[in-house]
Amino acid sequence: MRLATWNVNSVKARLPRLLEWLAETEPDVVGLQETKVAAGAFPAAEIEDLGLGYEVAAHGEGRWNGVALLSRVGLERVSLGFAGEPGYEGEPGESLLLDEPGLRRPEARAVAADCGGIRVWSLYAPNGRTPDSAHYAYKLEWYAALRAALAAELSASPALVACGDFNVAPTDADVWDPAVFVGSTHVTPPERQALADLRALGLEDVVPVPMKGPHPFTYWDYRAGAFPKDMGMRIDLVYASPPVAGRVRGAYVDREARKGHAPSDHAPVVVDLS
DNA sequence: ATGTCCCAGTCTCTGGGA
Repeated sequence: MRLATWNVNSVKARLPRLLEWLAETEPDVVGLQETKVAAGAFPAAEIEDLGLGYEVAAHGEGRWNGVALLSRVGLERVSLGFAGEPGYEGEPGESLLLDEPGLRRPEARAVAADCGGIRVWSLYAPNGRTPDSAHYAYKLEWYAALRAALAAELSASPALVACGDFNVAPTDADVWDPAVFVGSTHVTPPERQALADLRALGLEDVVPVPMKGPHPFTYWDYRAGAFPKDMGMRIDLVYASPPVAGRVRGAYVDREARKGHAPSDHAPVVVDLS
């Protein structure tokens, strides 16, 4: 079985690249993030029409966020979001278009389903913006709720994969220059502790092999020629429970998908299981 | 080089988010 996770940065803008990549790579299960499309407008028909056998589950709200699962090994017990998932309350005075403060509904950041005997989660963690922002506090709250939800799921579904854009680099080796990130999100001790708390549930970080160079980075900013200079980060992760981690036969970052015309700023992570 | 890309709305530009 081949699993993959990919932050596509708009599934509509990326559709030609996504269809091409699916046909070339033939993953059995794919978690997508930052689809940036309402669930009803997700291009499910285009993916199904590839003839590769994909079923689609999409969770989206429109302009921001959005996650999806594609599977050709079954797609059962689909769940959108998770119990206790917080919504973003905003900074004091920040204009938000949704409900009143205190009634904020969760954003589209999680979708899960049973795929070929594995409980698969596609996750898009909040960015956090800056460590002193309300968005950073929201990020940590979201992680705490996610940990509780995954703990509950693991007792019922011991074969589980939580993959996606975690918006945290687990170690200093996972950013191109730790000095540049001092004082920034994605590397702070509380964010890294949030990942450690997930691993403490028994989840294993399936570290992929880079296609080129020493670093298995998965994200490179569009700006400043970051990709050709390999100024990247490893923030797209695959966390696997022991029954799945024991089946891992290989994992790689598909940096070819970051090249060429109109790429996402993230590369897919591909994991092969026995 | 703060050097890019994507989205919706204010709609052939702008502002927000990443």
